[in-house]
Amino acid sequence: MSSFRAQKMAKKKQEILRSAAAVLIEKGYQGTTMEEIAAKLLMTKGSMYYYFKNKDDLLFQCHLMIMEICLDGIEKVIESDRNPIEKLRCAIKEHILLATSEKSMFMALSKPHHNFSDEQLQEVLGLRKSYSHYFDRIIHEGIDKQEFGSVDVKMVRLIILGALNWIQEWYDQNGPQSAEEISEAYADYLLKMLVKN
Amino acid sequence: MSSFRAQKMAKKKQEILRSAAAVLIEKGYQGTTMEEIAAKLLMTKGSMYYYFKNKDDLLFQCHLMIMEICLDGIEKVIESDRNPIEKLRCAIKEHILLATSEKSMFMALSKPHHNFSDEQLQEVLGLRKSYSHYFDRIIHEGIDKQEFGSVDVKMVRLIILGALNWIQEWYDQNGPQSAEEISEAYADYLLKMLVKN
DNA sequence: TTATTTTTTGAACCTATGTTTAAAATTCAT
DNA sequence: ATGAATTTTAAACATAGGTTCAAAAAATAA
Repeated sequence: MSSFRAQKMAKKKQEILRSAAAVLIEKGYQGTTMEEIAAKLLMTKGSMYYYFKNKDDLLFQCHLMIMEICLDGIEKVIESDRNPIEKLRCAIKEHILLATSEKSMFMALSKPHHNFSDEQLQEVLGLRKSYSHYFDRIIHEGIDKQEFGSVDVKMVRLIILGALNWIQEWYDQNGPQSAEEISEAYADYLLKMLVKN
Repeated sequence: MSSFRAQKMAKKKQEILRSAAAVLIEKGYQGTTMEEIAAKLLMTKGSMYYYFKNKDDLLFQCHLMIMEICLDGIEKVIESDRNPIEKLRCAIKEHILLATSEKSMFMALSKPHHNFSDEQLQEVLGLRKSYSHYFDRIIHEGIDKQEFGSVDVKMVRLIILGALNWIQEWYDQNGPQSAEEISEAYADYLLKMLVKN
């Protein structure tokens, strides 16, 4: 019966997480204050504690939310019936779009070991590993189907994800190149490392 | 005559900067406390203020120190008489070695805009731009000499530096692959984006 | 040695911010 | 409408950590 209540609570939690994520992008983990997260929602910081145990918990769940969005994205790509080249291209573009779109602050928290408890860290690393594995699967598939040369899968994946993740360091919403253009170019160049010729 | 004094002071400053850098690697900007920096040198946090105006100043100068080391490295590569392919390979390897060696914590401070004042940020960005330009120069030279295809220099440089900088996120001193091996592999794969064939 | 300058200390101060809490406000079921 | 459950508030509290400062210690010069 109280599913209403539960839903409402869940919705509010989501709002808070979104607000937290927004602050997180700008200020970084330690720079983010409960006050600012609350202010964006016209709430007081005290009320955050009705929904979350403490700041760590809040920001951790925020991190999880972001990771889930990313995982959803790549899962769709994996399940599509494209060939490996196109899958990798899509995965790269999807990642960049997520990383640059204002809603998502994928990896807003680099260096999670600076902020999370061991237990939390384990969970985050697990999700990251899943994400990496999806990339590996695509690359393996490409090698099997002879679309890619026989590369060191892990190395190549690290290079690709590194290049992608670094975009957040310099990307500017109002910069000369759109996320779309960037993602096209990145996909093209990165694929050159892999594709046979 | 008091060059003795000045030298001694400079040396002490260096020590402090090194200590600060070490803490920075582990804890991140906001996680670094004056107390911990001092403790590593068996000093008290109060005495840090004899050498530096405040925490911001200290960590900013720490950042500058690191950047200078990097710039020295690539300048040597630029001035060498290798061909562009080898120059780029060297620059990549040099960067990775610096980024992984314990002494250097190159870019320990990602997202400098989280921490620095406008003025400081300008200086940091200026140094980064210099560093980037060196890479661009190498790439341009390669294109001119027909060793590289006619790529989008900026894009390719961003991809390369992104991949390199991200290494610090996962590199483990005790991991399976040495920095040397990693740098070889990275150079090989990244060059595939550029080299004509 | 004595005086002067430099360096270090450690306590005090201050502020920002995470957290608690009791009371007020709101929502909701009947 | 009324009472109970839920949600929000605002103030109080606690503490970490940056900064200051006057006095002590150490180094240096005479």
